[in-house]
Amino acid sequence: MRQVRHPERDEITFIAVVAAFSDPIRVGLLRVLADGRERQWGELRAPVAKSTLSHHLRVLRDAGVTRTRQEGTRCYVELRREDLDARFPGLVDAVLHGAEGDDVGADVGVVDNASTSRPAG
Amino acid sequence: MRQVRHPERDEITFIAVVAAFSDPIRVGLLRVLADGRERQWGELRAPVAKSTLSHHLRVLRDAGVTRTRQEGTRCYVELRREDLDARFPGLVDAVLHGAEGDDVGADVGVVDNASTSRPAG
DNA sequence: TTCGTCGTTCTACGAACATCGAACAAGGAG
DNA sequence: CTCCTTGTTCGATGTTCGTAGAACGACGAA
Repeated sequence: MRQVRHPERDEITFIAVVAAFSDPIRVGLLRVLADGRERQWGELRAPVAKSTLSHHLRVLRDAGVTRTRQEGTRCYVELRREDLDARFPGLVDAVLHGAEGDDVGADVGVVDNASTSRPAG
Repeated sequence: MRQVRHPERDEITFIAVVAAFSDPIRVGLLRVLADGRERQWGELRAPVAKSTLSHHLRVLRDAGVTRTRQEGTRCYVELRREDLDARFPGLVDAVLHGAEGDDVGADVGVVDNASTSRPAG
């Protein structure tokens, strides 16, 4: 939890973003978040331990790819699509397309249980 | 020298390409090759030892980013632009744009000495 | 043949990374 | 308060990566 630091838009570096996209798990997370919806940590499913998932989410956050918001004990994560598109036009789209074609990060997803998601709020 | 293996277009994987682009030196090489011209190894300038440069060129080749051709004792490298664009539309463009904005790999270049280049041949 | 040029490969090493389990911290429920 | 849930952090481990130097191999020139 604690204080999380997000880089400003101008502080987002190309290399950090690309490096963040060079891991299948993180690309999978990107794909999950690509619809623009905010996701809760517990909603995410990936074939790694929770500490590892936390690590990947941190890498994405530190790179400026995602934004993390805390609400009580839960934390929500969303894609910083606008910042990324402004900084590196077309990059996220190209990555999403490429990842989709290769089915990268297919083992990452969200719980399909509707009741687990926030009930319309 | 020896036999060098290039992945077929279909064998090029997204993760390998993105991983190849996560290093400043390799991005610099990409930028140098982005004009579509074939470059000779000795033409390239990068702030690393030649064995390291060879390593980076190998990573790019193995990822399917570049194609290497040998002619006598010299070897020429060029970007596999068509294959990459076919496989991952917009990715190379986005990377080039992003890298340019961040000035990634600016310390990589080619010799500016015209006489060192092949004399019109 | 001998020598020099060009690029690869081998070997090594430190740094960074992905991974996990366990401990920890913060908040909510009882 | 205590207990449970949620997510972070720490410590450890094995792997990969970037880097360099040295040896090697292929070719061209003399």
